[in-house]
Amino acid sequence: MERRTRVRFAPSPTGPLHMGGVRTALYNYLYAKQNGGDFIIRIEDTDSNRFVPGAEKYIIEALRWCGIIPDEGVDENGNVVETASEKHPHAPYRQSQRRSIYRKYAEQLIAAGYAYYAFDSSEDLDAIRSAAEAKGETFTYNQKSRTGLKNSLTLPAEEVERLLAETTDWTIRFKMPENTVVKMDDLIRGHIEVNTDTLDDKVLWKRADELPTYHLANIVDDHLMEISEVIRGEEWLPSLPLHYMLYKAFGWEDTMPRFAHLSLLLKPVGNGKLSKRDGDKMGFPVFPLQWTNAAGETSHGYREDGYFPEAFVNLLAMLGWNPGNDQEMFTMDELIKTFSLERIVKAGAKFNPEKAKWYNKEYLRMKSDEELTDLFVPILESHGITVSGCYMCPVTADFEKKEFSKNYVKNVVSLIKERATFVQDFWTIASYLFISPVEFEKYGVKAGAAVEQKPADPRRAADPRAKVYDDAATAPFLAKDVDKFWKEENYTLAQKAAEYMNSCGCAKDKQTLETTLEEYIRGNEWPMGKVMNCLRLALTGASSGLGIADIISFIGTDQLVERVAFAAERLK
RNA sequence: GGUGGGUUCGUAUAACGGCUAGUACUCAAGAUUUUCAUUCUUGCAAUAGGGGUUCGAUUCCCCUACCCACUACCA
Repeated sequence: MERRTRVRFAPSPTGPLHMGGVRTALYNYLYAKQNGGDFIIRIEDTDSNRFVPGAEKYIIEALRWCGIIPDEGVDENGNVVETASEKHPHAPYRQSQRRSIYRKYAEQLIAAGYAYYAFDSSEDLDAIRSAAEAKGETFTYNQKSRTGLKNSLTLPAEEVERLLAETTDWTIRFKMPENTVVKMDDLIRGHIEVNTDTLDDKVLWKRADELPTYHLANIVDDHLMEISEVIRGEEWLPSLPLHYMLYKAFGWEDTMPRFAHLSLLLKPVGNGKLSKRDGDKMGFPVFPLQWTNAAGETSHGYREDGYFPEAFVNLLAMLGWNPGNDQEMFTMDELIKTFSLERIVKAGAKFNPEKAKWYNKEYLRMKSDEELTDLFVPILESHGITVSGCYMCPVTADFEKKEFSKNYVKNVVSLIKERATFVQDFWTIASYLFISPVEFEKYGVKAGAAVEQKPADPRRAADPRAKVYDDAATAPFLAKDVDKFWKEENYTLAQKAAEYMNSCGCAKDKQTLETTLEEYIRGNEWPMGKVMNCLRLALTGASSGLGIADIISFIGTDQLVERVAFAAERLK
């Protein structure tokens, strides 16, 4: 009989979910959905020392933002299920609330000779470890060393009984068999063999907090929850032999899940896995959602930084997996259809923040103008702009009162969306379609504002053009570009042109404005580029930006005249 | 140190023994434009090294190098 596909994502609530963790959850989810199975969340909080308040909620909210909705373990309100029901038969899904389950399984292993009691205190073991280290050796609690340590294999039965009853810091350890080759199969990595002599006697259960360690809890829960495939990070590969041995010891080999170990996400430059530091240093988030730790330090989140969840999911899916063809854009449904474990790449993937931005840009372009407008309105409001009306209402713009109709905003969005990567870019790109510029490039952007040139190709790190100017005043290209055209002989012409446009009585659509303005300037045999650039500087405050006719069609010729006059006065 | 995993342009990847090693991002150049951006065209750029096996190796095997993970009463 075909086994029902049941996979789980089992995070431990020790902090915010890393984007690599999100990817693991995503792959689990895709696999479950593709096979018509269940995606289960289980909270692995067996280490009370590392528990972080809020982490569990964060993880669930992050997955939800990505559109990864669990079938089991978490209810509709995003709470981890604590009592069993038809939909959540294996509750509780928090391991700390399952402690009564694990001990009997640990005892079962002892009874069958697969495990034993160990009475060495952590201090004793620490001492032995440092002593070994001093001699340049590494201590491992294994087949060889256990004969000389305090445990139920070396101590007389009465002494074991006494210690069990009287002390509380003992553990149960797995009795790793000697010289046995464990033959394993990984869905991604293929066949792997390991000799048990290289393995140690892992702690399975801790009397001190009456909780199992990961290894025991994981195997027991995966078995009880009828997990069919375990898709997890590569860091677990070294403990796969132990897990195989545990399934065997319990006699659960028939229903043992199949395993797939995912490679890690690596930092963009240099070596090592992606960390919070890399994000801070290079200015990209490593967490799906913003996170503030106990010390009050806040880390960026993809959501807060303006990424669309679809873009985030898409870019994550493509990090270490590919469909085998050139398709790069995938909806969640397409991913569910196309995903396969066979096409997962074995090597670790370096994260590329540039590509992440590219994805968001692509998704932004695919959004409707209305959808983007709705996202832009709150940003406008935060700048003191009032947006009123509906998408059926007429287009209106009042620069005095800073009141604009929804359709005006929509038209702006439609014009500028190709230039943006994030919705919040809209304001930077087109603030002058809502308010008059008061700063002009000639005097530099505000001191301290970073003027960053195009990111340089890493191969050309020595390229002097890659320099980043942190003081706009010292960025020569800006002032120079402006000085080139902002001269009295030019801007007086611009003023005349503006006045002409205001009085010509021509239609105010973009096309008419453009031809009228061009014909006027050409007719007078004025230098087209210089006059246009003067107009742009006056209208936008910058030497680059939208087309002049576009801008005028939005702000109107009254604003045109006003702004040119203001600039001529300010920049005299 | 030990064990396991990995290695194709700067990055993500394609090519499951067979065309000139393909695509995307980045970068560069050109075209378009009143500027910037967009768009279009073009370009730069890789099989870690060495041995095998084979008519033929990016692909299979071995060695070396490098990278990663694990080596906790953490997950």
